[in-house]
Amino acid sequence: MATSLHAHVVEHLGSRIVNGQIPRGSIILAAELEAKLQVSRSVIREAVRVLAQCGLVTSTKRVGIRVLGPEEWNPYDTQVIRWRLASEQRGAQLRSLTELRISVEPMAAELAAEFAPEAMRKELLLISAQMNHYGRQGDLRRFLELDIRFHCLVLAASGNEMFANLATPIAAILRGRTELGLMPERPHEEALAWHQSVAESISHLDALGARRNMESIMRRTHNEICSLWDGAPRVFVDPNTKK
Amino acid sequence: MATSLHAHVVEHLGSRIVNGQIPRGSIILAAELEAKLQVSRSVIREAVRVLAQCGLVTSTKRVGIRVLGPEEWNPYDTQVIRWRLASEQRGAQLRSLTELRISVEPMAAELAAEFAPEAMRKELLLISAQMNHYGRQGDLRRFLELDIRFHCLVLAASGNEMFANLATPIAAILRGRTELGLMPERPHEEALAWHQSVAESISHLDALGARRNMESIMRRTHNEICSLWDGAPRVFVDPNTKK
DNA sequence: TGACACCAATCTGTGCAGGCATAAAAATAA
DNA sequence: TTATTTTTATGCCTGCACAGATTGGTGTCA
Repeated sequence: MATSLHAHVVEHLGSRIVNGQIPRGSIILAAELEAKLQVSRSVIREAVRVLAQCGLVTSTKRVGIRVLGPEEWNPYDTQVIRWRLASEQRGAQLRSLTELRISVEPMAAELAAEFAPEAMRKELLLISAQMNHYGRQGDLRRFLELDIRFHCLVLAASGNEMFANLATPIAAILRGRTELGLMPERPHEEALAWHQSVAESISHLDALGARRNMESIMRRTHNEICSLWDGAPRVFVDPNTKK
Repeated sequence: MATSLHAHVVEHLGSRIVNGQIPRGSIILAAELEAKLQVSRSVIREAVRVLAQCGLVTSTKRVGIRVLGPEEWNPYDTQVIRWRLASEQRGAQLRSLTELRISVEPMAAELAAEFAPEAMRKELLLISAQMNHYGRQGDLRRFLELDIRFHCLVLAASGNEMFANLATPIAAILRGRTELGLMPERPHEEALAWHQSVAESISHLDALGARRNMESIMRRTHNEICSLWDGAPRVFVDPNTKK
């Protein structure tokens, strides 16, 4: 048993709700769970509290534990993202995250050029140099890890904690992209050059240049992976009716 | 007692941790809480689970409940945002959210122009017309509510659930701005025109126009409220050392 | 003497079982 | 329809046993 009991219950219920095995509107009784999962009430209750925090369920007296629909799920919760990536909503989740990346990273580069501490600027230069090296060599494994470090570092160097916090899901996207074989055999020269230009612009406090070059990276990234989700339907929730 | 017991404990501890009354690294014992807050273990434990989910604490055997630092807090959790807005980090929180808005809303407008359902396009036109009306009249209360509906609807019309989910904190920003008297007596003509242009561009499926006009709104918005946080220090967390 | 590995005591969260209180849905009566 | 009672599942409390991490002591060896 790797982790705690209640974490298992969270995982069990959360993954099933997100992938649709337990549809929206279902009513679960704590007593049923107690019997089915062979755990005590306290474990169930703590798990339900956590799931309620992610917006997956609500628990009300006399009715039980009601499963909520996707509009209520917290799309920034790391567990919810993980579960969605492992479900049929994988495409929609990748699209949302990528669109968010495309929006945020150019701004992050701009802010990094303005505010990043010296050490981070230097590290970005170093990483981009290594990306050039291993990229030209065709060492995709090393390149991937450097790519992840690069983008996460730009996000952190923006000094915006909301940006920095996107590091984990963005790393997941980048890993997924190479695992799925969506990367070319060796990175394009342009892409290498853009990464280096971003690092140099940030080093030279050139906010506009940093933004422009990051935008170029984002455009190419988008083109490379948007095929993953052409099927996935978009979800429109009218904010008036929601609450 | 308005809400549930454990929600009170979450509120009590969460607000105190975020505003610094309980500093990073503090060790809290469940038994102490039980005595101090006069609630039972089960309540404490469920509250701690929720707080752990937000990244405010970790709970380990033999040591107790350890309070974590701001790098660990989930900056997208609505409660964390609320607590931060009510604390001395208010400026930093406003800045983060505004930078995120500036990044996201132009893209949201672009996507809305491409994908929004007809009903939402029409409603945007309606709202922008009403904004013109009440704006010119100087009815700031009505204007504020329309402004909120407008921006939240654009986010929803993007069909990106991560964008749509930013509605609540963005509404909080907009409300805060007028409550603090940062709005001019009556909205600028330019701002009214830009909102209308966004709505029209989206109606005409003009993605680029929607983006450009929304960018104009964002630029002005930023200039109007960036004075709120010139003091607040940026936080840079090296992603390598974090974990 | 001092460094290091090993073991036992202790402390605190984790999980279990069962009890009563309470709120809200459903059934019943007016 | 409206008001009242009944039903029932969660909310909350408590006592107990267990697991695992820290701490300190013990013994061995250099």
